[in-house]
Amino acid sequence: MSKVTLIKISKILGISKSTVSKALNNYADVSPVTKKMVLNLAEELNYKPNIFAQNLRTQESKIIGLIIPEIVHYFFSTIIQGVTEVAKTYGYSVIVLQSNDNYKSEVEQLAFMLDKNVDGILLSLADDTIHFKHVKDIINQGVPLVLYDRTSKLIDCNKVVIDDVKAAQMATQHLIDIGCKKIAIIRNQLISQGTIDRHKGYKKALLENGMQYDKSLDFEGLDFSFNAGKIAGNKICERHEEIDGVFAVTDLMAIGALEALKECNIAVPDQVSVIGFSNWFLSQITSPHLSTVDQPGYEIGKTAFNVLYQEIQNNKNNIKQAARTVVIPTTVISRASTK
Amino acid sequence: MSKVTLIKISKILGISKSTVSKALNNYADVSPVTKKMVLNLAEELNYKPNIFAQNLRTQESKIIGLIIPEIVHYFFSTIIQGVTEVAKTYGYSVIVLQSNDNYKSEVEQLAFMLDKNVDGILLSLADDTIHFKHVKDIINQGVPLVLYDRTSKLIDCNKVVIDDVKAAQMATQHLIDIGCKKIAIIRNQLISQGTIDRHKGYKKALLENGMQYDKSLDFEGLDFSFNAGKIAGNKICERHEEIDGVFAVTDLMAIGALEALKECNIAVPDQVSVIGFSNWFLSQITSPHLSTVDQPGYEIGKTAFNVLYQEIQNNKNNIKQAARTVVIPTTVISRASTK
DNA sequence: GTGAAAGCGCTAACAT
DNA sequence: ATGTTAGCGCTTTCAC
Repeated sequence: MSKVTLIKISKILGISKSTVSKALNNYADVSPVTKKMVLNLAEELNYKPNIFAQNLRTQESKIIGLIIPEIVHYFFSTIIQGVTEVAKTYGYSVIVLQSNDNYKSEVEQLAFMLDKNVDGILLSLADDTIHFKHVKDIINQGVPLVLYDRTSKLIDCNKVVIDDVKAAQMATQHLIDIGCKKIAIIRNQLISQGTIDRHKGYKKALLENGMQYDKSLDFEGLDFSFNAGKIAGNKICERHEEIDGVFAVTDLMAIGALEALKECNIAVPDQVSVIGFSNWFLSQITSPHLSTVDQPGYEIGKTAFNVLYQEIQNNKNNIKQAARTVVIPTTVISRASTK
Repeated sequence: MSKVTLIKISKILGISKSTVSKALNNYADVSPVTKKMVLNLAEELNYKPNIFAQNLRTQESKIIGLIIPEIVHYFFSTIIQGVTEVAKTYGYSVIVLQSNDNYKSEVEQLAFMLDKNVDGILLSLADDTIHFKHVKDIINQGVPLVLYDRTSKLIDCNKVVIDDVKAAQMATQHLIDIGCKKIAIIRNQLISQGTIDRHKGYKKALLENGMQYDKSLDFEGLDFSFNAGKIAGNKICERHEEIDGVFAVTDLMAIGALEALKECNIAVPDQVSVIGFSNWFLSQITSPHLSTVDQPGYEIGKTAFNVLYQEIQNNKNNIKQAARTVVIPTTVISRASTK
């Protein structure tokens, strides 16, 4: 099974290896006859170009790096899927690394990828990343980089995001539309931009509908876990006679609230309507099924790759383009927990 | 920002590039003085070897391919995490591709990876893969390959698995230990080896405890979804006076059954105990929390990489070793749904 | 339309 | 202990 190389083909055919290379790579200055000859033999011998040699020659790896806060996570795994699927259609493969939502780890993973000579990077910032020198350095080095989902205004580059304010506003509007008069919000602390924006969207919806923002309806948990949602849910139980709607900033919190309400024998949605955020797989199997906002990870991943791919091409051709931010639309999914 | 290469360092230092290379790669035949000199300058100039050149020279990519039936899947994503984490500690990166549990796609993804010159492959067979020529060809080609989770006796290679029979037996035994006398099984059709084995384990536990296998307690669904579990659960409701234990071959089915029982106002675990299989994240947030069998994906992934790494080393050193199968232990997780 | 030749940056066998 | 040299297999400029 000796390797089939350009030289081998050229020797068999009695022509030079450069002509073979040109024939294989669709160069214009090769006679149709030679071209056909080469293509046929290559096919017959099952010639595969040696990627290592190609990489060295072109200084391209056809690999991109994807840094994700958590791999074991419904939303993020749909992003991984979206990215890898489109990437493959362009002949790119994807190296996935997890930052664990940790700045130090993010820096380390980025360095690892650069050492691997990836052609570009897709990055969702770790929660605790507040300095951006490491990212800016990479951009200044000329490595194509696109931020997705968790981005920062302080970094000037291409981005792919959703509009959290609008999405949360729509979720709250949905509760208003079905007749809720007193709507609570369950959220984690106002630290991450996502939570801040969803909180804004909630308030915006209230105001635009002539409703007051009431601090006593604003339930803050320690994180966005099931338990935090349940704790908030229990507080809501105590005031269930006023509260008739709940918007939770994550599905997990919403499900925690759902459980608390169930344990207090408060009927959802008859007494209280509940809507979550993200459309995790989970939300389809709660009882009642959870209304939520679809956060389309697959689409985000696909688009992020496409934007990065464009940037890689521009880079190769020395085209400079201003950074743009692509906003992926979200939709409210109405299920049995709201009515 | 001109690239720092071996030549550059060698010129600055007035020595040959091979000496520089040797110093950098810890060869024995370099004087300590030269070595220190080289190392210092390399550090200072922030020298990074050009991976493309290294790859071409060594014909190694330091990349492995991971083929997984589904990316958006709790269990499988823990495997991805396990693999990528250990791989990185060895300087390897991981390309993840999804087979969609589809034979044709599996063949295609494998081809893509081989074209990318991965150093080894981790493969979990698609459900509908019944011919193994594509896998055997790769093995015969000398490419290190390890099967994990979904394997086949017809392929002679290293494997990393769990013991489904034993795991299911332990789950059933758990129900018996807590006093269940009539234990139903909820499962999908006996097609995939996993289901077949879990079914076996269920029966084995019954027999070893002097209990009869009763066909009427054997509920077969069309797949292993939430809905299939719910349908089976509804049938169990009709016979809840006899049945006091349920073993579902997946957590999703168990959760479906849980919901059916709840809707029929049958108390879990007081009237019926329910145990699932896999220990998905889900199982921690059902009410009541679901007892289950922990299927340690992270461990499986870690071990699969280690076995593959060993195989890659052996391959390099022309060491032949007989194929082995590593069995990762599973444990019963007792939660509120059984008592 | 074809071919010769240079060279991407590295490693390793061999010579000194 | 150090240096020389020969590639790894490919792409691409330049000459013919």
